[in-house]
Amino acid sequence: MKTTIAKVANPITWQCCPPLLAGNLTPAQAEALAGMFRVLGDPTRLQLLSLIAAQPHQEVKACALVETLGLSQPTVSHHLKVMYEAGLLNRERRGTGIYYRLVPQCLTMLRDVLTPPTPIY
Amino acid sequence: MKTTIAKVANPITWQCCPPLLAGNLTPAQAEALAGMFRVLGDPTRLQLLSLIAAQPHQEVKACALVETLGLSQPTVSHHLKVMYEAGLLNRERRGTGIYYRLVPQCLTMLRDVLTPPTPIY
DNA sequence: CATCTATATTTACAAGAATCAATATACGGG
DNA sequence: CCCGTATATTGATTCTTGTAAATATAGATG
Repeated sequence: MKTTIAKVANPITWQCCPPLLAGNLTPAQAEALAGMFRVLGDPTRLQLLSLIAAQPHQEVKACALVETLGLSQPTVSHHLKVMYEAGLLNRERRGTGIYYRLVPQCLTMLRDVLTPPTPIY
Repeated sequence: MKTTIAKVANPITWQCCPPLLAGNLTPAQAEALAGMFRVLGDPTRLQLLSLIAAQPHQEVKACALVETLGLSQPTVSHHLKVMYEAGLLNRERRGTGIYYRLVPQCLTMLRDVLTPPTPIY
């Protein structure tokens, strides 16, 4: 099987407003949202995310991350994959390297989820 | 040992700005932050949080939560404890019941963590 | 095509966590 | 003081996940 670089991410969307703090969270939504938070719930992934976010174009070549943290290459690759499949990171191949980039909309969505609903008068 | 209802929560604080997206995340900070997100990374806890947040005073008697979700009482108690010890919920005993209340500052802090740093000119 | 570098995948394993049954504790009422 | 209700804790089980060694794949270069 050919390695598929392009792959559909997994964006979470709502009809109207983020339902977490509004009390109408369905089990399916809870599962999807929990999946996103679980991705952030690992210190190694947070450090990777932090390093990527701090780069000039919020983009890092994968091997640079392996060198920076003291972890094995498969471990770093695994975590990058987890964040990629969660929609938190983009990938792009340039030459022999693969560059990971932050997806800011994903963080925005999570921030919205944690925001109390504004009552409408 | 007497059951201690009053207990110090576990607030995460920063000297200046939330370091996640600023690139200066220490391993200890990564571990602490990941712990918070891990608490949110469970669908049952998100549903509990959602139910509590939707109440009039963002407060619920524990037994009400057991009835609402289809889970056993020990399981609900376990999840409430996890969120309480993370600083996400407050507890208060009134009569024979224990009431859990949302700690909005905790969610605010997490939102701040997910907010990109504002460059200062 | 051979080889080197960069990244991903497979496999295995140890540690952690979610769940529940059983039990314990705490409080209020009679 | 005993009992019923409400909540917490303990113990056991099962499922998940983070990690790395070994291996595979992909691209560039000579």
